[in-house]
Amino acid sequence: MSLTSDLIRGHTETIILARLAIADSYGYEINKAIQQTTNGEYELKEATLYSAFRRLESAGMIESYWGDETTGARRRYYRITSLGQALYEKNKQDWEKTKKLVDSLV
Amino acid sequence: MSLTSDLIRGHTETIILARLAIADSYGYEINKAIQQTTNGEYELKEATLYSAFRRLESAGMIESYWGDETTGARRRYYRITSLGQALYEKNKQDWEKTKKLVDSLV
DNA sequence: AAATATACATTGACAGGCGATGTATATTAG
DNA sequence: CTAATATACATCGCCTGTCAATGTATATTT
Repeated sequence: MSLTSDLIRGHTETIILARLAIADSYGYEINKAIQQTTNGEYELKEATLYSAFRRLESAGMIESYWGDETTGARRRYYRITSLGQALYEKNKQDWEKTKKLVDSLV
Repeated sequence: MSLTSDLIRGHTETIILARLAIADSYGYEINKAIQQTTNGEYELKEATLYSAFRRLESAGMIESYWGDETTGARRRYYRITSLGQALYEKNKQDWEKTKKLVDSLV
């Protein structure tokens, strides 16, 4: 059980939504941003990241569109929906509750 | 993704170790204590609790012995080992790190 | 010309959580 | 006195999120 697995599990979607709440973005950029923010202490594995995108899009929390890059690899951009925004707020509240709950138990 | 699943996932063992760090105890009592501490907001599912006991005992983090009740259902008591104590301290540190990490990302 | 960075994507395995189910004893309510 | 509830432990099999491995394609750097 490493810090970067079970303890973060359940936050993947919220972390992604948090980035998209700031601005539309794409997988690679989101992951780089996470690495920078955490000084390299954390990163999403690609498989984890892209499967989270699938889940969130299927659930209507985000929408995607292809970027119009004329050079470099193509990018699939994601945009948060109003449903996604609501989920994000809910998840942040749940995180606050979780912190108190776990703090009281460990 | 409910508050009582993925967000707590990864804390099950630490929660159990926390109780055993106070005193030897058994499954049912540990779970009741958790419910009381959290005012009924959280409880371990039995399957989760007992499979965690198995894991922890296999890993040498806890040891078990049968209680000597002369009445009522039999109880299997658990005792934390020094290895388990060390893991508990480690997990608490990881939790502090996790809080900061997640707080910076969501 | 080779290595590295950017960028997306799928497959299959693994592990923890948990619903369902089963066993057994003791106490409480009607 | 008997049915319901509480105490107490245990296992099976499914579900879901994570992730290693692998693959595709383009651009830049060495």
